[in-house]
Amino acid sequence: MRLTRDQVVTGGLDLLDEVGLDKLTMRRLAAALGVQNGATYWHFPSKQALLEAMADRMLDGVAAAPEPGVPWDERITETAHRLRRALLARRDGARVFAGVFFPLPNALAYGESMNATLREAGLTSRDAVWAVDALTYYVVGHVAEEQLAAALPDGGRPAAARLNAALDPQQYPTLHAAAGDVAVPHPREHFSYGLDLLLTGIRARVGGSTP
Amino acid sequence: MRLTRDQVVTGGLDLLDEVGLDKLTMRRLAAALGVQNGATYWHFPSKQALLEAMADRMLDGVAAAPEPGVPWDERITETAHRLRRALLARRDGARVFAGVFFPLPNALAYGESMNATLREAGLTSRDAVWAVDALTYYVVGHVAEEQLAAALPDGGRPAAARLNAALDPQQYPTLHAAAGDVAVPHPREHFSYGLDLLLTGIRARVGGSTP
DNA sequence: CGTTGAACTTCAACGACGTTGAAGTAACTC
DNA sequence: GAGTTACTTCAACGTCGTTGAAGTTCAACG
Repeated sequence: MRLTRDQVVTGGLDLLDEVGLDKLTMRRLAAALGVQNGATYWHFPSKQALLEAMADRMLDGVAAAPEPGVPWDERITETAHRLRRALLARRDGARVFAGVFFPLPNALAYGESMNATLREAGLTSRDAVWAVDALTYYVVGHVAEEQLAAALPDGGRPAAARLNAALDPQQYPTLHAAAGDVAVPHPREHFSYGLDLLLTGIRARVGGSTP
Repeated sequence: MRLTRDQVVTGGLDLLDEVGLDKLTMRRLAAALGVQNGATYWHFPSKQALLEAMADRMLDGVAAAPEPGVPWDERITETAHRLRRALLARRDGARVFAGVFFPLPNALAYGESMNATLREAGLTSRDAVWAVDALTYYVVGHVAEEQLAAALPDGGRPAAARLNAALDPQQYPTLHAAAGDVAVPHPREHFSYGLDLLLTGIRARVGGSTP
C-alpha cells in the first residue's frame, strides 16, 4: 500500500489523539500506518516538518470568512473562539501549534483575518499586528493550560491535592482563599473573560485617536 | 568533588545559556559539572524535576515586595515586566517555564503578589485569578516568541526572507502591508502594548460594578 | 583511632528515539 | 516491455533518559 503526504498528516493527527504529543513517535506512526519505520521520511524530511504540517491542518477553517453585518469586535471574538476550538479539538493541539515556528498557510490566513478586521476597526498597522500577537498568545496559552489540566491523571485529583498542600495560607493568603476558583469548572467562561479583557483594551485604542 | 543540589541547578542554568534547551542533556550537564553521567540522578529523580527547579530558580525576585504608595496598575505592570526580564535573562527561559506544570515557591509567590494586588484593586476572587492567568499567558507567550526570534540563525535574515516570500500580497494584503511591523525592532514597546491592552481591560472591570 | 552506615559517585547497560542510506520493489512512461 | 521515477524496506548509527549494582568518600560514634 502506498502512502500519501495527506495520509501521513492524518495518521499523525489520529495518533496524536490516541497517545499524546510525548508518545508521538515516528516509529509508532509508521506502525499505525501499516508501514516500515523509514517510510514517512520520504514524505517529510523530519519530524518537525511533519508537526508543522499537522499544526497547519489543525487550523483548517479557523480564518473567518468576513461576514458583512457583524461588528469588528464580534468578528475578533468569533475567530479567537474558532482558534481555541481548533486547538482544543486535538490532544495537545496547543503544544503542537506552539512548537511550530514558521507561519503556514492556515496560520497566515488566521493572521490576515484578524489583522484585516483590526485595520478596518481603525488600528494602525503596527498596533494591529501587536494586538493580534497579544490575542494569539492568550488563546494558545489558555488552551495549552486547558489541555494540560485535561491530561492530568485521575481527573486532576492528585494534582489539586498537591496544590492545596502547597498553598500555605500564611504565605499565599489570597491564592489560598481563591483555591476554589483555581480548580476551574467553567473553561469557556474562563477563556472568554481573558479574551474580553483584551477586547476592552483594543476598543479603547479604537475609540481614541486615529492618526 | 561532591555535588550540591544547588550546584546542579546552577550548572543546569549555565549550560542552558550555553547550549539552549534542545541541547541541554543530562550527560552534557554531568560533563559540565565534572562528574559522571548518573551522578545528577542522586539529586533529582528526573530531568523534568531538574527543569522545574531551574524554572523556579529563574523566578527568584519576581514577586514584588508591595510598595506602599504605588497604584495597583503600576504594580501589576512592574511585576509583569519583572517576569519578562526573569524569563528573558536565560536562553529559552520562557520555554523552560512553560514546560513546568506544578507551581513552585517562586511561581506561587508571583501568583500571590499579582492576585493580592488585583484583589486590593477591587476584583472578585474569581476575576482576579482569571486576570492573572491572562497576564501570565501573555507574558510567557511574548517572551517565548522573543527568544525564538533571538535564536534564529543569522539574526533572522533567512527566516524573514522566507516569511516575505510566503506573504503573497493577494492572499494576505494587510499582513503584506505590515511586513515592516512584523520584523519587530522594539521588543519592549511591543511587550508593553499588549500588556496595556490587558490592563485597560482590567481597569474597566475595576471601575465598573463591584458586587 | 577504627568502624560502621549513610551519602554520594562510578560504570555499564537497557530500551527507545530521530535520522540515514543502500538496496529492493512497485508503478507509470514511452 | 524497458527504463525511469516513486516509494518502501531493512539495518544500522549515534544519542538520549533512566536504572541498578558496585564502588568510594565522609561524618559520626564507640
